[in-house]
Amino acid sequence: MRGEIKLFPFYEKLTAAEREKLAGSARVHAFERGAQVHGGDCTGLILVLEGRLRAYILSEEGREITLFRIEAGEVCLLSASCVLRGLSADVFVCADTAARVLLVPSEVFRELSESSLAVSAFTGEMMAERLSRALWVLDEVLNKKFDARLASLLVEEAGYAGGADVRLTHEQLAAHLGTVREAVSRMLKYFEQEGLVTLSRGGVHIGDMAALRALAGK
Amino acid sequence: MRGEIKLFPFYEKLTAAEREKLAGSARVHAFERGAQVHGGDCTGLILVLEGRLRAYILSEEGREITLFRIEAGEVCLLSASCVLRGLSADVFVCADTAARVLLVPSEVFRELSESSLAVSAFTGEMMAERLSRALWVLDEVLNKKFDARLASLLVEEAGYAGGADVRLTHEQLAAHLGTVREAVSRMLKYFEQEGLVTLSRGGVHIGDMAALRALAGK
DNA sequence: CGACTTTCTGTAACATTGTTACGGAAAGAA
DNA sequence: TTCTTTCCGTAACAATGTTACAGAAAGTCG
Repeated sequence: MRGEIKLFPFYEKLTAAEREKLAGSARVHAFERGAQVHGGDCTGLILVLEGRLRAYILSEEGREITLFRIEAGEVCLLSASCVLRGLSADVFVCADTAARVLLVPSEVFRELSESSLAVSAFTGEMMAERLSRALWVLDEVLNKKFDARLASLLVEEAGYAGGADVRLTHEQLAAHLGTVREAVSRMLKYFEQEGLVTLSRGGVHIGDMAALRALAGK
Repeated sequence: MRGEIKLFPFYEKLTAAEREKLAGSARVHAFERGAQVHGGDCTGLILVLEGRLRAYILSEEGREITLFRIEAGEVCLLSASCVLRGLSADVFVCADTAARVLLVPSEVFRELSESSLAVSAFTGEMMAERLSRALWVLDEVLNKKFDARLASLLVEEAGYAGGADVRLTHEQLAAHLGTVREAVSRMLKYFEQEGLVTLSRGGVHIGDMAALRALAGK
């Protein structure tokens, strides 16, 4: 774990004492695919070692929409957001695949950002990036047609899987997009009629990747 | 202007040299109601002295949605976002009312955030707050019915005006909400039939504030 | 003032997407 | 097998976006 701690982007700029504090408090956790990593409480600063996490917001009625993914080597500090005044959104994080993460308690992270300019700057940059992404999602939801968004998601997911198959149910696809299963089913049916995909229980096979990309719009 | 510079929340924690730098570069600008304050380029850090600004995103087709307002005494650093890597959203800012602002060039702001922990921490907190707000807007758009969102906006605008009259066209109301004029007209017509408001050219008079608040839902 | 222009609003028909409600098919469990 | 759960297909309806057009109010200029 000593080595893994160095993966934090700001590690090089910490003092020896700060490095000690970080090393002494960080803990490795493992999560199975689908497990809840963060929600509601102040989990702390998360560094993904292996696997992929997914951040999303959840409405009162249980509807989700995916905000962004967190890949290995990346950091999620929404889970430590209680450190910063004014962040009160209900962001949840779950394991998109089986994952191993390094977790720094929020208290330690707060102390670090109060003492280290590098940590503080890093926090600001990360917040800016997440804000940028949230605005991108908002723009997508408001201005893109649903077929483009679904096509985009299928291409993206197939990319993660490294092939042309997406192993997600209509329900799960809907959750990513902030909509309902029926709309996904309807649109997938159209896609199938157009020969873009073939459907099966629990998955979608992409037949015409180029056409889907075109539909996704850039 | 010397005094106005002290309005920056981090002013007290700056060194003498940093204060000098800030004072030497900040400039006061005045904007008429509706004027563009920021868009596209890297305007800098904005402190509102008088009046109110409005931040919004703009789609390619010209559709807007209001993200948040910036009141006197508050700061907008999206306009200085180029300072932070990774923020690439097209956020625009215009004068919601006639306004006077203090503008710090982004170069100076960047230098300050690299030297001052207080400025860096402030930036992070502000980013977190704006992110929180953006997620709130996203949640509203996805999960609230349109009548609730319109009612909420009317109540809010009436509050700004300090009465029961909202001097905005249907087109402008639509821009705030990220929708189209027709939807606003339709819904306002329903509201009028229900006796909640009375309509006139260029404005809406709220007849039953309590009912509107109830519709807005908390 | 009157004629013209612009802006704002009303309306309607239609397309898209969300809501509600079922029923059937596939996979897993007993 | 039989039962149960999960997943998918479909349909009718409601809500909202799109397109198109027309009239009313306000501004402009003669």
